[in-house]
Amino acid sequence: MEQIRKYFESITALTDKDWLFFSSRLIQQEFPKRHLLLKAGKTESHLSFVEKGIIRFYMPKEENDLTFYFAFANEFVSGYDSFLTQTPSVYHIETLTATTLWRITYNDLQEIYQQTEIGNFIGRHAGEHLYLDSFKRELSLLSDTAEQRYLKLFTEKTRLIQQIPLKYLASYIGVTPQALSRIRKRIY
Amino acid sequence: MEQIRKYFESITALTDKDWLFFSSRLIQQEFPKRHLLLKAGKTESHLSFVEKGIIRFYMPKEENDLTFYFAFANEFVSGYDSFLTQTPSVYHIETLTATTLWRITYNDLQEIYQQTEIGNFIGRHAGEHLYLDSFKRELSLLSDTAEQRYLKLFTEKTRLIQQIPLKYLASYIGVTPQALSRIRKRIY
DNA sequence: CGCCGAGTTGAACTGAATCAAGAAACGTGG
DNA sequence: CCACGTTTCTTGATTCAGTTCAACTCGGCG
Repeated sequence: MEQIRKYFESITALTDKDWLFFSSRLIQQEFPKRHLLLKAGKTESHLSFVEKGIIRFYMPKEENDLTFYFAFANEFVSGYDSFLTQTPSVYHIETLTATTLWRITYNDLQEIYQQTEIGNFIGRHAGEHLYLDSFKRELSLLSDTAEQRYLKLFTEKTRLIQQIPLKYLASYIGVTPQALSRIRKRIY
Repeated sequence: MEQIRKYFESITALTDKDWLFFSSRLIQQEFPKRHLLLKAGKTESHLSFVEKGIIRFYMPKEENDLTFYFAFANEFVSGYDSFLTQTPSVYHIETLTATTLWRITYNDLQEIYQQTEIGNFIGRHAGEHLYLDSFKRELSLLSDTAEQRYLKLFTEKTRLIQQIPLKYLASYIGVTPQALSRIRKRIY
C-alpha cells in the first residue's frame, strides 16, 4: 500500500483525507502465473496498480498472437480503452508471473473523480502518461528497425525481459520468433 | 468560437461562468500554408483548436522526414508531450494549408485547471482521447500491412487526404513514397 | 522415458527499400 | 499568363530484411 502512496506523492501533493478516501477503495489481490486478468469481449472493470509481477497484453491471432505491451511493478494496468469507454475489450491481459495487484473498480473511481479534489488531476495525469508512452512506441514503430527496437527494450529493461519468453518479445517488436532469434544471434 | 463551445458541450455540461473564463483566454490566429507552428527544439507554449486547415506533425530526417500525424478541423493540436512536460519538442508542426486556430497558452491553461471546475475534467478527457487515438495507431502499425493502413486512412478521410502530398502520407503509413505509389496503382 | 512446446537453424520466397531516371505538377519571376 | 526550374510522382532494376515452411535440438514435466 505504501508503494502506491509513494507513487502518487511523487506526482502531486496528497491530503490525508483524499488518500484515506482513495485507499479505502483499494483491494489487494494475488494471482498465479498465466492467469487471465481481462478476457477479450469482457468490459474492463478495474484499474490496477502492480505491486509485483509481469503482465502481458495481447490480441489472440491464428498462429502467433499479437503481444503489444508488458507491464511491470509500480505501473498501473488496465484495459484502459475498454475501461474508459466501458465497452468490451478487444484484447486479453494475462499474468506471466505470480502477481500482486491493488485494484479499484470503475464505479469507485468515478466516485473519486467526483468527490476528491485530486480525482480528475490523477485521471488527467494517468491519461497524459499513457499517451506519452503510447506515442513513444508509435514513433519507434515508424522509425526504428526490428533490431533497434529489440536493443531499446533490452537496454531499458534487461532484467525484466529475461523472464519473458522470446516469442512474446518477438511479437512486441513486430517480427516472427525466428527473426528475433536471428537478431539476437547477430548482436550476441 | 461557437465551434469550440459546441465541441466542449458534446463532452460535458458547461456552465456559462466556466465558458466565459475559458473563452476569455482564447486567441484566434490565422496562418498561411507551410507555416511552422512549432519548431523542434522549442518548447510548445500553446494548445490550439483547429477551426480550419490541415496540419502535419513530423520529425526532420535526412532524405524523407518522418510524418507521424495529420490534424484537421475540429481537433485540438499541440506538441502535447512538449507542452505537458514543458521541455523542448523533438518534432515540427507545420500547416499544410491556410489554417485558422483558437489558441490558449500553457500558463492560461494551468490557471483554468486550477480555477474552474471543468479544467481538470477537460484535461483528463483530452489526455484520455489522445491516448485512445495513439493506441489505435500503435496497434495498426503492429498488425496491419502498409496497404491496409492506406485503405483505412483513405476510407476514413477520403476528402482530406486528397489535399496531402503522397510523400507525407507514405511516411505516415510507414513506407517510402515509391512503395505507396505502387500500392495506389495496385488498388486503383 | 517419452512427449511437447520453445528456440534455433536452413532454404526459398516476398514485400518493401534503395538507386536511378524520366514525367508530371507546382510556384515564382519576368 | 507564360516559361522555367524545382519538387513530387511514377516506373524499373536490384538488393535486403523478414516471412514462411520445415527440420532438428533442448529442457521441463507427466
